[in-house]
Amino acid sequence: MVTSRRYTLGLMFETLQRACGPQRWWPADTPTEVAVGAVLTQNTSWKSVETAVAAMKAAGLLDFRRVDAISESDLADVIRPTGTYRVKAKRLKALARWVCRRAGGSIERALEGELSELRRQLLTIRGIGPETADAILLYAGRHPTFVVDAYTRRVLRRHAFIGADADYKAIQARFETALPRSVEVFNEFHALLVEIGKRHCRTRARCEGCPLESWPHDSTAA
DNA sequence: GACCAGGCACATC
DNA sequence: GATGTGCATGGT
Repeated sequence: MVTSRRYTLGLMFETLQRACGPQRWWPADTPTEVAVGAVLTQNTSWKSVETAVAAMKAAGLLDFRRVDAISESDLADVIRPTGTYRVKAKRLKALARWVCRRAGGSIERALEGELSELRRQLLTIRGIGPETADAILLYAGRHPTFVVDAYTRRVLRRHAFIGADADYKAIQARFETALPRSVEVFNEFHALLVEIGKRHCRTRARCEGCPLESWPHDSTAA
């Protein structure tokens, strides 16, 4: 017999996990690379970010002390492929300044402490908004905070979990109250949402074959 | 050639 | 406090 199950975020997580398997995110080797990538990916495709991260690695710049020391325009030249490179050079240097002041250039040590206080501090850095702060805290600092990005928004909107006008805090609260406050769960769920978003949730046509294809859809969501 | 991509800050009302 | 706009390259 068929039993109806309630469509919850918990069920969505299980469904995506079963369908997609482990994602092993964030796609970076070190906490420094995570934090740099989090800034570079702002309003930019991940492929461009990979190019720029590789260029930074080649230039020995995956080190916040080096980022702190290099000139803004020289850094901008290195990260040019990500677009908005002058803006991002400024932002990376602001982050590097914070990491150097706080922990001598070690992002691991800079991210030690209490989550809400760290988040508050990160948000005071020019160029670090809620999403970038949460990505750094979760993926580089292993703090349990949920990252709300464009894909997260899109998938939740399409399946009528949120309205068109839901803001960052409200969406984040949905996840953080519905799920166990766990780094592993938040990490994996966000990664799965990005995967599903990329594969199936950009255009209406791509719903076919999506693990959530049979779920309720909001027909007004693009 | 338009449009979008894992945002954010700043100006203006 | 809500809304609009600049940032800028690379892929589709």
